[in-house]
Amino acid sequence: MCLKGGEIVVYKIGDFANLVNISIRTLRYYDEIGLLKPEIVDKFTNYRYYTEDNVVEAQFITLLKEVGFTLQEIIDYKIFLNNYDSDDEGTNQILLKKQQQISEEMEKLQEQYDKITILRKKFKGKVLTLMKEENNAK
Amino acid sequence: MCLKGGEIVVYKIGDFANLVNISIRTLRYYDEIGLLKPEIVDKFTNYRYYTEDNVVEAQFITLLKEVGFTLQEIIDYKIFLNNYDSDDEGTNQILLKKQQQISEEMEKLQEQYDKITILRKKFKGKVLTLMKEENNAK
DNA sequence: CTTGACTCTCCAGTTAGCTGTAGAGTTATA
DNA sequence: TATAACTCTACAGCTAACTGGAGAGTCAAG
Repeated sequence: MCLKGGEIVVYKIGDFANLVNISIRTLRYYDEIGLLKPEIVDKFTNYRYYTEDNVVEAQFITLLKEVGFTLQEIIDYKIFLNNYDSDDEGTNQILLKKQQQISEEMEKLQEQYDKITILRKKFKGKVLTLMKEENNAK
Repeated sequence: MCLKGGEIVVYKIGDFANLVNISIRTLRYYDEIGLLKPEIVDKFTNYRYYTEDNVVEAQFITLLKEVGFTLQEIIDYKIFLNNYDSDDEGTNQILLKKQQQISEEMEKLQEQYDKITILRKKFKGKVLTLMKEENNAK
């Protein structure tokens, strides 16, 4: 299940994948794009060894994904956290901005919903035919 | 600007593109996927000639796109319209279903929004550090 | 009839977030 | 030590809705 290298506990990619519920393939992808890099990589075999810190990181990533951050945003956010450790205000700004984006997205959806309601009322007859008549009337 | 072929008025792709506000490139793409096919195609030159009916069709497509239908859905919908002309109930069902989808999407966004609100309250200190502590406490 | 603007096809690339697979190397257990 | 299970890299492909560009052919105005 896991190995002890001196004091620390490490997971090979398969075990780590089960632990954090992210597929092996995706973990390799996250490594590739720099989102989640295993703390230890065997320089001879290139085997990835994940630590407990990596577990925390993975949970953090999952959380941010769930609330709507893109992978690129998460990468940027993590860089931000590393450079401005404990900057609550910066973190708050980032979260507020994301909420703003979500609000805008919801407004767009609401508009679509309303337009469809109008459509449903408007077109009781044949849709295309009606549109043609409107068009010819111009 | 436009040609008269017997009685009907036709537009070459560039003029049509301006008229319906869809790029030439996109029009060729729509032709390719079967979403919007020019009524007349010169079989020797392969030039596309669009008619007034195509104008109506393009406006219809634009409308459906604006309210959130995917191109594939629009293609399906058009096939539906052709086969069940004047089937108001079918049309109504399709529109209701799309509204249902939009509602679900909005609910998801609302959940994300709420989760971020909780996050903002919860993490007044260092996010990663806090998560690590939580993790270690298990 | 020339010339510039227009159009054609075909192939490839873009974004986001993965997923599939071949072929080769490694590890753990019996 | 044999072998099954695991891992590696590298390349390709997927969805959606386009977009870019090369190279060749066509149309319309002067």
